[in-house]
Amino acid sequence: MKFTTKARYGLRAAFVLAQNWGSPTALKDIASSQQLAEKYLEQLLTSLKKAGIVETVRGSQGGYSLTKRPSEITVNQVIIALEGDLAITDCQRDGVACTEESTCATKKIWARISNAVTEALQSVTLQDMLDDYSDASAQNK
Amino acid sequence: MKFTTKARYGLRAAFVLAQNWGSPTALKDIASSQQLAEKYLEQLLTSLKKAGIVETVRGSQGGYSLTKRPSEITVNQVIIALEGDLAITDCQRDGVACTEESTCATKKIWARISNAVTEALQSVTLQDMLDDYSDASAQNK
DNA sequence: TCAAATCCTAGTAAAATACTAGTGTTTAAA
DNA sequence: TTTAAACACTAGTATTTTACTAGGATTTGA
Repeated sequence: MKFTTKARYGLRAAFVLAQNWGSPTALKDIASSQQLAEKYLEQLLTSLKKAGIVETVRGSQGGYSLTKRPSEITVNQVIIALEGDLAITDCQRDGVACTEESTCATKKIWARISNAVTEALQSVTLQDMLDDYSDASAQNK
Repeated sequence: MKFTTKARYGLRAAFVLAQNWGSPTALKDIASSQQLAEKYLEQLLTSLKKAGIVETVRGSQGGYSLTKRPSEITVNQVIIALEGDLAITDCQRDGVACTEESTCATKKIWARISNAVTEALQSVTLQDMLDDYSDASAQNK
């Protein structure tokens, strides 16, 4: 089980926007600071925009910015926007009733895991990440 | 983020072995009770065997059985055997040092999530699943 | 006007996943 | 000792997902 590059790159992009909170950041600047392909990153940011996490200014001097303060955006929101909900089994996501008995025995487990992951993701905001980062930077001085 | 069918099918197979604890169960019986392709399931069971979770008896009247009591086998063990460790980011798995600053800012988050998932998986044994299942069955009576 | 930027749609290469196929080996039971 | 049931092992392959790439359209500040 792992997250895809969508989640990894997208979260890094969101982190950059959090760092630049207050003014829009151009795609190419995000891409170059993270060494990612612009066109791919663009699609990820589009997902974040659709989810209402990011807003854009078009045209010259435009760019991407967060719609809310970093403290109001959880990692969970970012990742769901990029990868969809993390329903772990089909049976859970579809809401389809299990006809198979022992499938149902495993169902509870998946729900338990799913909750644990969601809780972990919800407990961290972009602001927390900024704080972590500045602490770490300070230590290296 | 989701688990693959390997994890889902494999856990269901392990659950069946837990139900039949004490005597080996033939592949075809597991496959038919779970409606899975025999040849595919065979490969999953081979993974479980390599991990020491399952042992086999070859030849006529043979089959697969758990090497330990259901209470001694965690869901985590089963899933790791099937999908490998669930290190969530490459950077974590490879142990490669991050040269990119903001990557490191996200690193902590991934570790946190990874721990949450592992804890959730470790907290459930096959015996717990059996108990859940018999409780649920009792309720339907 | 024009250049810098996002927007939108489509295609595509690579990797992972989920199988299928076939043959070989072991062993209990007839 | 034959036979059939069962696991062991290797290889191939179809499907799906992922991770991009390509190219043009639209918007807008200077």
